[in-house]
Amino acid sequence: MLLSPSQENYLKAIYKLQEDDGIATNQALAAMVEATPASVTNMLRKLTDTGYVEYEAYQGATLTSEGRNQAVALVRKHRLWEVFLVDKLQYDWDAVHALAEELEHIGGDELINRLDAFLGHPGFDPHGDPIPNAKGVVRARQHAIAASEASVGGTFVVCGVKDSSSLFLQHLDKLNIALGKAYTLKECLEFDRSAVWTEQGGAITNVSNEVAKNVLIQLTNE
Amino acid sequence: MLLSPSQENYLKAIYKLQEDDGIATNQALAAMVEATPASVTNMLRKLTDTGYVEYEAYQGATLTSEGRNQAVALVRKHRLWEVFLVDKLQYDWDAVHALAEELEHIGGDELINRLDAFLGHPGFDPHGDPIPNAKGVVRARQHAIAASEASVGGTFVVCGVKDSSSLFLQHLDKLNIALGKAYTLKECLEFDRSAVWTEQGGAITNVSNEVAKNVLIQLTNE
DNA sequence: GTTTGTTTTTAGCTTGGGCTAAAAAAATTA
DNA sequence: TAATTTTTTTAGCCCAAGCTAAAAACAAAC
Repeated sequence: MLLSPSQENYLKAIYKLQEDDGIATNQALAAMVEATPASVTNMLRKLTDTGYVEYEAYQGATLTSEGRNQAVALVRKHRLWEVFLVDKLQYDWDAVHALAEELEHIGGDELINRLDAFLGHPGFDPHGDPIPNAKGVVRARQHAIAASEASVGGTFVVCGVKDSSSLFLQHLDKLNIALGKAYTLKECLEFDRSAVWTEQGGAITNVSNEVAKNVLIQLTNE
Repeated sequence: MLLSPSQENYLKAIYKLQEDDGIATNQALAAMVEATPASVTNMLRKLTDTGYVEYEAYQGATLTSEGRNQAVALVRKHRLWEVFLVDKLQYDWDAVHALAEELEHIGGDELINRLDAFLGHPGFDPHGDPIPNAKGVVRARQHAIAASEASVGGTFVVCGVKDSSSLFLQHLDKLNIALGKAYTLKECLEFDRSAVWTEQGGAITNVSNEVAKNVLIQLTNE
């Protein structure tokens, strides 16, 4: 069975909602694929008939294993294209999402596996999200937590973002925060829960709680 | 005005037919875009309304200058993606057409110009066809002729193909004929107009007239 | 200069993926 | 529990791009 780009987008959306919220409601899906709830009901019916989705009226949607395979393959394609755009075509990390969204619908396994090899089998995309391998295995990020969970005095490395909207990423650029950078959490201000991070070199960055909640880090020993 | 993939395919088809035959008839278009003549009439109307095509009933279609710009941009995208697939992803030259056909509809000038730079601004695609530059200028191949036009004793370099179907390209592979290779035309057999080509090293290739007609060459002095 | 054959167009239908507005079901609050 | 609000579904519509079958225009042949 062959899926249209639109159908693929629905599968991806259900997958993400299942991962994040455990459940994919009609309304949340509608927001994610930018359609009306009525259109979503329509499409869920179709995807149920073709065996990618399990769905009963009013109960929300779940992917079948075939649906999940498709969704993971799409995530893989999306993230590999993002790596290509940033590493090879020198795009900024905040500018690749929309293009990858288009590219992910092109071609099949052959193309994406060749791209994977060309890129050197990267493990993570430019936002730090893990790239599923050719068999669809997603190796979860090891002990990543939100930066807002760190404790004063702790040291950590930035390894990802929760929000990968262009707005947020550009904000991180302005703060000079990037993947792989190491910081110490110097203090956390009671008043607005904002934090003070310092780099090895001594540079100081003031980070609002809103930002810290959306930055993923790995704690380091010392 | 934004064009759908389908509309882009029509523009490209009209462009090719105009180049090759001077005129784009309804029937020829139908064959090229793989639709019925009725569907073509439909679409020509739409493209006329949006200003990409000039068309009067029964008279065939011509591109407006805007239509031509779009078509050339598509050819540029197509050929650059072919270079990418062959040079970077190691695809064989007979396997890239369909993928490039999909990729050419993605993104805009920004993407394709970055791809162009990444590939080192190639002048020709894997089949020897010239790649229009960012301004839409197509630099025609210099004095290329069909191999069937060469005269006995002449030397030449293979620089392109007329037929870039997978079938023909695989046949050339089997004959060990590739772009850039140099030959001398040793003789031309009266009986079936087949030719005997020799390489520097002395290797001999027997080339049918059917093949020679579809191979483009540049004559060399000596 | 009719007749015959080919090409193009018209008319009307289909399918995918949207939409709105109203009805029905579920969830929440009083 | 009853009333209200929210969510989802149904019903019916739209548009793009295709299709078939029949009509019209053009081209060719007698």
